[in-house]
Amino acid sequence: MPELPEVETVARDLQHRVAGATIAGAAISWGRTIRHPQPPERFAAEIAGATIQRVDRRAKTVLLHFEDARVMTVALRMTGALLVAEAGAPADPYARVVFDLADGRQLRYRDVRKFGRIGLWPGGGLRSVGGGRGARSKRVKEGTRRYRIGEVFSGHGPEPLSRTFTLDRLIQRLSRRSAKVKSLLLDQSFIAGVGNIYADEALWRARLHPLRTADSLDERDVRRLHRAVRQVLRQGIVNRGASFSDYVGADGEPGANAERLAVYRRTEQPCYRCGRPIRRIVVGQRSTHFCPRCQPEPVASETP
DNA sequence: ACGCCTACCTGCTTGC
DNA sequence: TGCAAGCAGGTAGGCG
Repeated sequence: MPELPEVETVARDLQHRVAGATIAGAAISWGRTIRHPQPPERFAAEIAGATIQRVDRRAKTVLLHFEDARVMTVALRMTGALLVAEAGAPADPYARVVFDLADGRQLRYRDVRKFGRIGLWPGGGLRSVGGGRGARSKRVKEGTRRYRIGEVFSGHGPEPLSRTFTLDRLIQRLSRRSAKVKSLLLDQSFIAGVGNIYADEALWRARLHPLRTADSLDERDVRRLHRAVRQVLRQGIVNRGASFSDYVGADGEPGANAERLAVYRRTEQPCYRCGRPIRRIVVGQRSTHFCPRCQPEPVASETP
């Protein structure tokens, strides 16, 4: 579910609503939500008293930074949501972890399908990501304190909206891979944060067939792809994400981006560029949507 | 490296 | 109407 734009929206909402708040305690109703290294009981004990300093995002994970430098990671997976409930709000049967805030509100982790995971990490234990595989530890300045981000993310690829995601680097990395371009966009160790919706949208925008292999793309193809990935993600953020059934921001409101998608879940509907019906195929077990005219089928040399 | 499968879960939609 | 199959935004682990 939530991909980069949706997770970014949640993080920004939470930054406004809960930065500065103190967690008084936590009630966990689905223990497997709490991931290694903490057993759920220890997690609840250790989180009590923590004050949220800042909320942001890495890949598809929400990061809550506490004042003592510890970091709570919330991976929403398919149906996870972080919601702020006012004091006295009715209980939510799908809330798997409820954080009571000292001011009487609750921060609720809701997750119908129970795929999401929450972790609590020491500030110094997180190592950087700066650049995908083999990334070196990178010192990050955070207020007056320096600490390292991201052991959890050491296997992740670059953030597509960051300056480090350059065209040259993308050309280099794609040229060494023979996988289908759609599968690579979904591979978090290749690019962080792109999921099934935005992969299809980016390929449509770049006029690339999802079955093209990475090493068949020429420089102009990659240039279009690079721009397209960034554009669809930025548009998603501007519209506060795409909602189908589950996704909502921390304010509980759905995003507006679903209506602006060009291909995702538009099977048989006309392409906005050429009018041909959008087609659906399965690539790497994932449902994939594209325009058969705008995204021409790969020729023999471009296919596995 | 890569593809393919199975798991993890629940709820909604579709087709007979 | 009822019921089963199919579908869903994600990812980890195993096998070949």
